Amino acid sequence: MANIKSIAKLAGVSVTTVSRVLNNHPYVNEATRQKVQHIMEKEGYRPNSSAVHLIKGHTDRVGVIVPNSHPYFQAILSGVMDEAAKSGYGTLLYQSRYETQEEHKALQLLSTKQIDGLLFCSRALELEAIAAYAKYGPIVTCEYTENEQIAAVYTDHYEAFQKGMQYLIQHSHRAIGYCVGRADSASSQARYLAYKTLLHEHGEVLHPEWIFTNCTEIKDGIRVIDTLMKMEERPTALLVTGDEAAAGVILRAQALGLRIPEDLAIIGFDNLPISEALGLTTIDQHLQEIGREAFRTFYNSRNVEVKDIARSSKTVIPFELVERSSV
Amino acid sequence: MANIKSIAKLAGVSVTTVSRVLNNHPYVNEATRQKVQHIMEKEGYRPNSSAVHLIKGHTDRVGVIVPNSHPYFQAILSGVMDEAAKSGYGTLLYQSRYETQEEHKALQLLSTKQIDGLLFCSRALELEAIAAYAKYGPIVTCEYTENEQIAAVYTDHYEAFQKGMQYLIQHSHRAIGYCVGRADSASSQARYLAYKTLLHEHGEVLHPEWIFTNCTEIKDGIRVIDTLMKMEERPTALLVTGDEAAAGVILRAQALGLRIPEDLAIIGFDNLPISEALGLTTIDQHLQEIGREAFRTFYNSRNVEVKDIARSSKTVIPFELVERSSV
DNA sequence: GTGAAAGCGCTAACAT
DNA sequence: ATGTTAGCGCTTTCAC
Repeated sequence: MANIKSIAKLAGVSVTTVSRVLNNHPYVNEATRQKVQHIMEKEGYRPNSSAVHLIKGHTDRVGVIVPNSHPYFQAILSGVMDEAAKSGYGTLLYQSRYETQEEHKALQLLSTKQIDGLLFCSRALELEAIAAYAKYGPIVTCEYTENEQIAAVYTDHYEAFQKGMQYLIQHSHRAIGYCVGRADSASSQARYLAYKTLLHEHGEVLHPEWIFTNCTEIKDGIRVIDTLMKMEERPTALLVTGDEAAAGVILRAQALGLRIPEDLAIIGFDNLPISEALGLTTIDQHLQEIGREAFRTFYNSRNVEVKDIARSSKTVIPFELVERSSV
Repeated sequence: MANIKSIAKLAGVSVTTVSRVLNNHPYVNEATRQKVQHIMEKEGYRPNSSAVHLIKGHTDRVGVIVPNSHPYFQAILSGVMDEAAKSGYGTLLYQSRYETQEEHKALQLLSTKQIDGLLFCSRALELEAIAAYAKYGPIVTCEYTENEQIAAVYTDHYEAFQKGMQYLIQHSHRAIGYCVGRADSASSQARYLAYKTLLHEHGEVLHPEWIFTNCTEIKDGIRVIDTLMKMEERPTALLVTGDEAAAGVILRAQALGLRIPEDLAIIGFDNLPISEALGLTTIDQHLQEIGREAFRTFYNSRNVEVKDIARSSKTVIPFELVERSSV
């Protein structure tokens, strides 16, 4: 295949000149430029990125690691890509399926200089294992993290959950249950705390069986309703962290004859596309903005040394309750 | 940051020796290897991939382009990744959102040698535009394509649809409608042909209003039922190309009091995870196998010249009807 | 406005 | 078992 040398020879110029037209350098004679460009086209010449990255010392590309392709992560991702494009950066998507091995592979993209930085939308790996790679380039998570080598952009899940609870309480609900994703995540812990605290403040007892974990997809919402229907005492309202799961709850509940919100009130999370179609009241965490800000955080710490403060910046993105008709 | 030269100096050996321990070359003195490895670790040294790719002339990585993260594409992707891993290949995921500009970007990864080949799960770009890149490396599509520069691994959609129609007809259905994804895709055309032909063979008239397009997600299935309920004359069975959309159909139909399959029979496609949860009868196209075969096709034509036959191989993957309880 | 030459970090003959 | 050396394809001083 053609390379810069063969193009130079064919055009009767030096490789420097070819490089100049390649990079839209000024001070290249118009006729020369035309000629070189014509030959490039004719030869189907394209610069070898490995060579370019090697000599430039960077790739102008960030990695984004998502466990799966859930709309939640797609929303963050779209924010990242959008903001990255503005700065002339490309994004390299990496799916981990929450496997630590895959996350290690993504981190190795960073250490082997295939990407300039890495953004974690979620993680399975321990913070310390991730932090060990901070010396190779900026790492940003979209979840709260204490670690001082890793920057974070996140929602205050305690407050968001509190807000949801208060809204349900205002609407006369006392028997409230909830559904979360991974049981042991930091956000789930914050939510449990908010739940327990508010229940206690209102003198309600906590029903452990009204807490559902591993709820992320529509089928999980279906499962929740099926489980709920077998209970003698049922909640009148459900806080569901994730509109997809909430959609499953609504659809299944309706399929079984329950009216929303009269028989069961629902608050979802994330304001995903499906929530609008179903009239689902939801708490919008502004996921796209989280993605945007995560990229900006990377961008601003590109040339900053590891030890520097900027690398460990923590940014809270505000949330917002979107009222529709499910409460 | 450390590079091979600094490691060599620190270890008191040549860069060749460092390179040898890096690549697990035999004929390296055990003591030397230990020493070099120790220093690498201490220095946090990782080889620069751009340099490696540059000199090797390949990246051992294929690009996989998907329009979005629909479970359909995830299934193909998992087949690709699985098979790629077996051959020591990595995968580079690229989301196009069916935007030609994004597909061009992915193709440029190929022409600039960031990937060794490119697999299209679906496409927005015209075949000719894609074929123009075939000279840079093997391109494989997971849809039927005539082009002789592009290999293809696909389902015979005419036969699959025929099979579904026949199954419904065997179950006494005559009023049959269907839902497809993109209206103008090759597969949609094949399906329309199968539909028209079978209807004609059984002396049935074609109801254009029973043909729904742009049905890929759950919300689309919801829409279909909502539209259907407003019709005076309704089909008794629906063929839905995509289990997600079929799930929406089922859930919404049940929510509105219809019984499946008594009031409405459904056949889905793809045998996606959700179909099992809903007892959905579906036509399994073996998407994962399509992905696997797509990678193998790339792999086998790696070192083959463009002009060669292997590049344009066409492989049909057989489908299978999975009987559950929605018909 | 153009070119010669050095070098990015690595691998792989070839020599010893 | 180890080292010397010549590139891979490109960008970038520096000189003219």
